[in-house]
Amino acid sequence: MSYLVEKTNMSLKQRQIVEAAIEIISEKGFAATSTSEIAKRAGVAEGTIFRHYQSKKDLLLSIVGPVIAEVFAPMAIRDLENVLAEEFTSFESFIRAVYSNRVAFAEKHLPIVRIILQEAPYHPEIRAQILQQVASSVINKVTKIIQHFQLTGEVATLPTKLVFQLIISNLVGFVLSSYIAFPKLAKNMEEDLEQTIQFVVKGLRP
Amino acid sequence: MSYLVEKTNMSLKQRQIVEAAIEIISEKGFAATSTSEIAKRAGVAEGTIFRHYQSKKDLLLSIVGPVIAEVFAPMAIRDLENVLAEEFTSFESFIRAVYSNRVAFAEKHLPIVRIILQEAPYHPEIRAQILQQVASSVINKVTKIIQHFQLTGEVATLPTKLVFQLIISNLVGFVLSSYIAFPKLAKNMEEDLEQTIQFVVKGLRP
DNA sequence: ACTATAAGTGAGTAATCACTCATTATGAAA
DNA sequence: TTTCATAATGAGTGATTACTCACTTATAGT
Repeated sequence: MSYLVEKTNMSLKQRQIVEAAIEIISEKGFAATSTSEIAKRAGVAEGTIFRHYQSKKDLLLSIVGPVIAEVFAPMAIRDLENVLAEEFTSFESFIRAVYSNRVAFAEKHLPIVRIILQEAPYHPEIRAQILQQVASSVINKVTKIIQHFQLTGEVATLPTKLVFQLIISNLVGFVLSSYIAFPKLAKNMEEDLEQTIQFVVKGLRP
Repeated sequence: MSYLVEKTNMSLKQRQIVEAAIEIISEKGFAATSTSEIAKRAGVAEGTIFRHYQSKKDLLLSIVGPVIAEVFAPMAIRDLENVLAEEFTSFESFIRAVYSNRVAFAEKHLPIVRIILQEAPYHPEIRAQILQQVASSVINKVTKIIQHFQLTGEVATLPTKLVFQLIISNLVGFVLSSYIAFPKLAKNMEEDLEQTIQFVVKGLRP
């Protein structure tokens, strides 16, 4: 929630700067976006941007950082192993919970998700933030969950890394094609999501 | 093959320009790459670039165009429907053929594939070229193939568009994570590819 | 050897870039 | 009302941008 906290701590002008920056950067890319254009759309003098952010890149990182943290937040909840037995009675219900939850999140923060996907290859700081989140909170939890469902016989005994890769790949693939690549073609998204979930579950069965 | 033909028709300096451009753009992105840097790495005067290309964007499109055409080439072969019965005895062999073929192609043209994936969102001309290729040669063929294997009972009767999306999503996901996102982590790629193929085939079964 | 066409050059262009800074406006505490 | 810190401004900075053009060099047909 640090994301919202930060936003409410911002002055009006600063919020306008951030919103304008998100809009333009998600449309044209970071390198092709000028600070003068951001200032113009925000209705603010260009110097105001540099009152709040040391550099253009600093503005980008401050936009992208909180969302990166929040993307992986659901995996960071404590005692997920215990929650497991109670909440997720099957691998399918686990995948369904993760997918619908993260799809909803991506939909809510679509422009910033776009920026993260586009800019990560060019900014080591962004990649480092992602890797840190994954390493610190996701890997252990997800590894345990996957191994749990491998023991119950619901998931094939593939390498954990590959199972993880397939789950993420199909999640990102769904978001990308439904919301970003062909947003207008996506009519019945709940149905597509449900069938994608069943595809993943079926494909991972032993 | 127009790609190679074009390359051999190029003068030495022009080839150097193209190679330098591919290197730098795939590393830093198109917008962050300057023509002066391209010229410097190519060992060429900056004006020489504009002898051969009307604009910086024209250079990008001339690099990206032939590869876009070639990516979808295997789907454009004539009478693929007839080849079907003879060559692809099962859906699995079809997927395996497509996947290993296109993964090898992506590996060969990795920097340009990277550029295409990164720049497509920002350049309508690139998207238009892709859509034209897909519309003109891929959709009909693949639709027929999918429907064929739905009749044989090897593929679930999901909407064709979704089946297509899942096949492409996992192919791109594999290439992305194996070659681009975590290239050094990818040790046993043939095995991962094989298991990805079986995941897709299994997941698409009725 | 002469000529014509194309390839290559690099200094020069106006425009734009991210960023600075002296100055002014604002708003709340005293 | 005075004081003071912070917010905001916008003209100005040198550097860099994509691109041009007058000129030189190389290639090739006659």
